[in-house]
Amino acid sequence: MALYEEQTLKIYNSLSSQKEVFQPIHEGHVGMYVCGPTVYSKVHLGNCRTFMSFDMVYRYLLHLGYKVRFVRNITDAGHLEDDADQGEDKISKRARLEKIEPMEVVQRYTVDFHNILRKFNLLPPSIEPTATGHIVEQIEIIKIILDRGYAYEKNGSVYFDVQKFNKVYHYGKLSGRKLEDMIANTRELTAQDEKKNSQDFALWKRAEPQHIMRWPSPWGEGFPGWHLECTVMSTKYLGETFDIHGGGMDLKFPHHECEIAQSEASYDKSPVRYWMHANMLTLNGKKMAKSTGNNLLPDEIFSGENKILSKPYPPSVIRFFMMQAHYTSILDLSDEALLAAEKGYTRLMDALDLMEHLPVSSSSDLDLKGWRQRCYDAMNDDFNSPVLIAHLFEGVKWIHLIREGKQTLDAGGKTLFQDTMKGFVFDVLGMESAHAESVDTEKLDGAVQLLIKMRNKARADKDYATSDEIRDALSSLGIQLKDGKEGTTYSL
RNA sequence: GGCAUCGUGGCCGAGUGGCUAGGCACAGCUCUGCAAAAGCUUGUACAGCGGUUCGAAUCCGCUCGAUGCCUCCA
Repeated sequence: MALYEEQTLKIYNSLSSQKEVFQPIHEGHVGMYVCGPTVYSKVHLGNCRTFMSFDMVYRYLLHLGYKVRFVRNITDAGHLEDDADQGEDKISKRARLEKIEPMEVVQRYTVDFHNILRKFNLLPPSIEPTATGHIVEQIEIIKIILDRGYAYEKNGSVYFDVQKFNKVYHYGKLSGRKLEDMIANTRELTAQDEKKNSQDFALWKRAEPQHIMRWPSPWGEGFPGWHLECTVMSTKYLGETFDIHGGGMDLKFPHHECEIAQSEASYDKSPVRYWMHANMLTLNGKKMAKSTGNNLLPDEIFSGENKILSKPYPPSVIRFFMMQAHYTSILDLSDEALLAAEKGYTRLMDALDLMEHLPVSSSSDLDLKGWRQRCYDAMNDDFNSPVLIAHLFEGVKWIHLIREGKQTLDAGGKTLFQDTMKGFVFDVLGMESAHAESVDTEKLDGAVQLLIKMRNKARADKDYATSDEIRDALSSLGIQLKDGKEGTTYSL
C-alpha cells in the first residue's frame, strides 16, 4: 500500500482560495508544472526560494509514493522589457552589453542556474523544456486560438482578444480581478499601439529589423509572446488539464491568468486543478532590488563577499532557514535570522549523528507512532514545513534523553525513529548531511578519538593543564568536544 | 490611485474562536575539575482603536504600516 493511500494531503488552491484535498487526475500519478527562470542574468535568491519551495513539494509527493512528472521550463526566448512595440528584449540586450550571441547568454545563465540549484540540493525536474525548442508548437496553438476567434492579427503580430474571451469565459478568476475594473483603471492606448484594448496581450510579435532572436511564421518573422510557452509546454508534456501548476506570487497576474485564458480559448478546458503560489523573499524587511543595493546573490552568501551579512553561510543553512517558513508566507532574510537558523540546523544535524549509536532497550516508552503521524499531518496540511521542523526538534530532544537513559527505545522503535527522522530531514526537506563534504572522515575520526582518549587519561590523573590544552587546541580547529555521561563525543 | 496578502514575545516564525508551536537569544537550576554540550524551569506576545461573542491573536469595521500585483519580474 502506497503512503499516499494512508495520508490525506491538502493543498491551498489559489484558484478557490482555500485548502482542498489533493486528488490527482490519474490515481498514483501527478503532473506538476512550475514556471522556470528567464536566463538573462544570475538567478537571484528570491527565485531560489520559489524553486526550493516546489522542490519540497516535489519531494513530498515522491515520498508519498506518487509517480510525479515534474516539468520546469527555461525561458530562453527574449521577451520585451516593456510593453512598447519598439522595445529590446532582455536577452538581446544582455548579448549586446556583453558582446556575445544571445544563445551564449542563454547558455551562460542556464549553467549558472543549474549550478546554484545543485548547491541548494534541488532535485532536477523530469523535463526541463526550453521556449525556443517549442516554437513550432507555439505557432500551432496561435492558429487554434485565431480559428476559434479569440485572437486577431495586426501588422505581423497576433494579439489575444481579452474582451471577447471574457464574454464567454472569465478573465481574472485566478487573481480576483474584474475586467471592468481593469478597463476603468488603464491608460488610453497610444496612437501607434496595435492592440484593440490595453488588456490584450501578444501571442506573437513581429520582429523589428534589429531584433536578433526571430523565427518564421505564417504572420512573418517574429517571436512568441511570453505567456504562450508555458501553455504549450505544460499541455504538451502533462496534458490539456493537469494536476499542479506552481510559480511565484508575482506571476499570478498577468502571466498565469493569461495561461488560463490561452488554454480555455484553445481547448475549452481549464488547464490546472491546483494552482500554487510561493510567496516573496525580502531582505532586512524590504524588497530585494538591484537598484537600491538591497540585493544578494546566492554566491555572495556562500562566499561571504557582501556588505549585508556578518559571515558566509553554506547553502544547507539557507535551505533550512527557508524551510522554517511556510511557502505561502513572506519571508524576511536578515543576518540575525540566519545566525539563529544556522545554530538550529547544527543542533538538528548533530542529533542525527548521535542517533546512529542510540542504546536499545527491551521496551519503548515513547509514542513514536503518534509523533510520526504528527509529522505527516504537518506536511499534509499544505506542506507546512515549519510545523514539521518543530516536531523534528521534539525528536532531537528525545535523542538526547534516550542517550542519557531517561527514555527508552526498543529495536523496532529505533528503526522507525531513524527512518522517520532521516526520511523527513533528507528526503522531504532536502537537507544535506553536515559532513558530506569531508573526505577523510575516518582518518580524522581516528585522530580525534585518540586525542579524546589522551585527554580523558589526563583528566583522570587530574592533569588539567594537558586536558584543557587538548580541548582548546581542538576547539580552535573547529572541533568541539562534548562530555556526556556515556563518554566524550565531538562535532565539527 | 485600484486590487491582493500580511502585521504574533528581544529576534525569526507556526497557529486562526476557549487547550504547549518550534528555533535562536536571555536568566536560574542539574551535570562537570572548570567549561562546553545536554537536560529541566521561567517568559503570558499577538500593530492601534472600536464592534460581535459567555469567551478573540483568531470573526467584522476603521486607522496606521509592510509586501506583492496593476508594466518585464520567482
